[in-house]
Amino acid sequence: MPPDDLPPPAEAGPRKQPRDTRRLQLIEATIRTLARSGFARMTLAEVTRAAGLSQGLANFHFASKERLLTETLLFLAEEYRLNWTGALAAAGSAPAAQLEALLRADFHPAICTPERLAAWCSFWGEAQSRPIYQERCGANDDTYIATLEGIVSRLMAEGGYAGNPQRVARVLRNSVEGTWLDMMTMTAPYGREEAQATVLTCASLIFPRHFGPEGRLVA
Amino acid sequence: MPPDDLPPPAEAGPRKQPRDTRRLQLIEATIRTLARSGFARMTLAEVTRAAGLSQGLANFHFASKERLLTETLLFLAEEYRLNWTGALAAAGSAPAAQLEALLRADFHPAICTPERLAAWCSFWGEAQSRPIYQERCGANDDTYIATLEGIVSRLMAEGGYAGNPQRVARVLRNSVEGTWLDMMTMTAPYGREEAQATVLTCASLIFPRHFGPEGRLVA
Amino acid sequence: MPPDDLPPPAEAGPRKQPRDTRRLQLIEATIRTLARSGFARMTLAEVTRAAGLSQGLANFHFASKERLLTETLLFLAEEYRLNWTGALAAAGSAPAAQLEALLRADFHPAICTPERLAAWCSFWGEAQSRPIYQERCGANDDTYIATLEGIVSRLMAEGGYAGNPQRVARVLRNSVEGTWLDMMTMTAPYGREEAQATVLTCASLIFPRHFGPEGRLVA
Amino acid sequence: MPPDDLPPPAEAGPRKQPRDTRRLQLIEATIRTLARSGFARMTLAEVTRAAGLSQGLANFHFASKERLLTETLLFLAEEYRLNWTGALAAAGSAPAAQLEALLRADFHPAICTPERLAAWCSFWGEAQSRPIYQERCGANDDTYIATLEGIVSRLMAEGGYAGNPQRVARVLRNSVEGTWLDMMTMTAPYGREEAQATVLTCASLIFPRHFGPEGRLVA
DNA sequence: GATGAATGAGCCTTCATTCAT
DNA sequence: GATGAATGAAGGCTCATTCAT
Repeated sequence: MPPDDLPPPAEAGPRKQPRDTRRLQLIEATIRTLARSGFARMTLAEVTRAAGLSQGLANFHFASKERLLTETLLFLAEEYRLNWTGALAAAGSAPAAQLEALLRADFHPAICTPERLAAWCSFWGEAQSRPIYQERCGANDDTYIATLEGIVSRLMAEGGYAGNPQRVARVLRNSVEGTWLDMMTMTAPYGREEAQATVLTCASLIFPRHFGPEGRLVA
Repeated sequence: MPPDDLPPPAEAGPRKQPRDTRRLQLIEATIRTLARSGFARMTLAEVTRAAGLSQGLANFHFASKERLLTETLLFLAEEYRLNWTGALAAAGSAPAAQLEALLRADFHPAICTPERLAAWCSFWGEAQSRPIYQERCGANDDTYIATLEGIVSRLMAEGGYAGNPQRVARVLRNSVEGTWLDMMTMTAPYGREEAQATVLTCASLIFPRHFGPEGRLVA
Repeated sequence: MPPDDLPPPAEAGPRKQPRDTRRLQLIEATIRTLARSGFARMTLAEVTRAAGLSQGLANFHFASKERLLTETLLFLAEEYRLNWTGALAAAGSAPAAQLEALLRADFHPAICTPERLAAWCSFWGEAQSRPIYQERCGANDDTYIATLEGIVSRLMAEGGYAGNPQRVARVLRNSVEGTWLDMMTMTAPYGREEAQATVLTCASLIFPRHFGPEGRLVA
Repeated sequence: MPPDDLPPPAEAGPRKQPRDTRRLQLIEATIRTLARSGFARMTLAEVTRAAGLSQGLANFHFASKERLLTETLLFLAEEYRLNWTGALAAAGSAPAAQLEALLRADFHPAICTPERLAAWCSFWGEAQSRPIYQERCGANDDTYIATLEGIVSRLMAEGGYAGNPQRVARVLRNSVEGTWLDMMTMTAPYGREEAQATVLTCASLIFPRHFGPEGRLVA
């Protein structure tokens, strides 16, 4: 990518910033750059240019490129976790409502931006060869999996659905991930709305007595 | 072309090998190396070492690293296509049988090896920033999508299932992809058998009158 | 100025220290750091950390790393000079006593510490390529050389020793330097006492009628 | 040092050279560069320019700058060893002749060049902080020390000289090293001839019945 | 066709130096 | 005076690519 295609140096603000402000600035620039160039082509020069900062500063705050990437993944993972835990807390105690909240959360506009999806995708691609990434990549949030399995379990019991709850939970989870991946790799990707609808359709097919054809909660 | 039909992995034998033998040797080595090191860390030196050939040979046969990678993706894509078209051709004309064949095909032992999954994953991670990859990455096989939609359409009509066939087809496709991704990023991955069962469970939930709880075709 | 007379190593105390206290603090930290890391690896960050001061302060007080190093060498050279001139002044007028005083002075506990030896060694290693260091490195103290030659001259005349006084003086001087170097590069170094004994043995071999076998002045 | 002061790129000879030829070429260039710039300022760019080769080649043959330096030291150490063992072998069995051979060997024109002296000096300066250098730096050649002590021992017994042979041997050895160091750090250094004469003068003062005033062997 | 030494551009990293606070 | 975040030049190292053999 020729330099003229690059965005102009971002405003970096006052010369001296609190430690965490700078770190956040660099992490956000890393996400943007991962989305633009991919993992293999991302350079620190590009990241710091995107942040409007000097190259030395990335090493000053993160010690190495590797660490900057790791911290970026941790940031995304934490952001993801806060998003679904927050949505769940607001959903009440009915399992159907909880499931809907969880599925919708993954497509919340703050989480499900093209940039963040692309960044996640970059990490997925490298996760196989880097244990530290593998530990933190989405699906491995044990709490998330356990929570989803619990909700599905209760919903199946309550609604009289037959089947293996663990596997059904996995179907739902994989459906979400597959949809995320699809949004990235399709040449003519569909949008967030349609993606969410796809996943809710999956839920409605599995739990027809709780989710209507458009994924709306029944009753 | 299921790998069982492939010539056995050529040893770095006689000095003059047929052109295509060498190319295949290098492509297979590339797949192995992508799986071991990931896209960002893969080097030509590692690939040629894995192939038991000299450094210069990759450039001689593929002109550049970029080309070697592209041809490796094309090879995987063609292998994938031959796998599902072959399975479909053997499945008869009943939509349920065709769907089952299609879903099972993606977990055929020749296609669904840890190495090939990892290689696919590597390409997915970079696809967002490389149009040439995006065009060829799994889900974008237009023929596959159209075929699947046709089958799902007929099955829904035939079985009296309500809903949007295109979206249902997407649910199934994303379920497969999500499951593939899950097999890669899980720290304690489940195996091919359980993955296949998960996808067939998805089918049985969607088409309960055609697929039994274990994914077995009903009558 | 033997270090016993130096102010105690200043703690990084009150914000406003007299100018020279800070400078001395930094110079002592430089000596310690040279000994620990060597010339090539010494960084200002390490020096200021050793001094318990901030990064910017070295530049504030010495303008550049080069200047800090030069001033450190000057400090060592002056310390060395004060040491031998002081010892000489206390030795009376007999050439043998003066020679003994001069030779012993180089192994005075205040001068001949592992840290200071290592620092000297660092400067020697770089002296060849830096004129400013070469001018100040130990042996090039013209006054010292002239003084030593004068003493040796008188001693040889007085004691009836044959030979070229200038060369004999050089033998003694090189013996001292060689011994210093030896103390640094030996893997199992001998101590200050044995080093001093070695040099005095040299003197006793050259001036057997003035120095006993153990280097003690003979009556 | 401004680039214009650098020597023009050396002739590197034919593009492809045997492995050891290239290694030697780079080691010699390292010695030259150490002499010119000192340890701290030596860069790989400078070394390879001096060798007339590309920068990448140094890493190709030595893997890192650190290794290149280590191998250069090993090369110098081996060269030094071959020089004194060869001289000793040619000296016959009389201890006085052996001692003379050993002392003269250190000033042999092939060993005692300004460049090699300067390179040794560079390593000495860093030896304190790098164990691997310390092990290999001159004085630590255990065989050399043991050999010298044996010769001195026999000479003292044979000549009826009183004293501690180990310490006398050390006086001689330190005298040589001090003289080497002196040749480097003196602003107006004396030459090889005078240095050799200085050391032989030392021998003649210690063993007056075997060495004449000019260091010539008596009888 | 095949080899592997050689090249050189590009990247990460270090670190002396600057400067706003 | 003092601090430490910020800068940017320079160096070591990697690695795709070339090419003489």
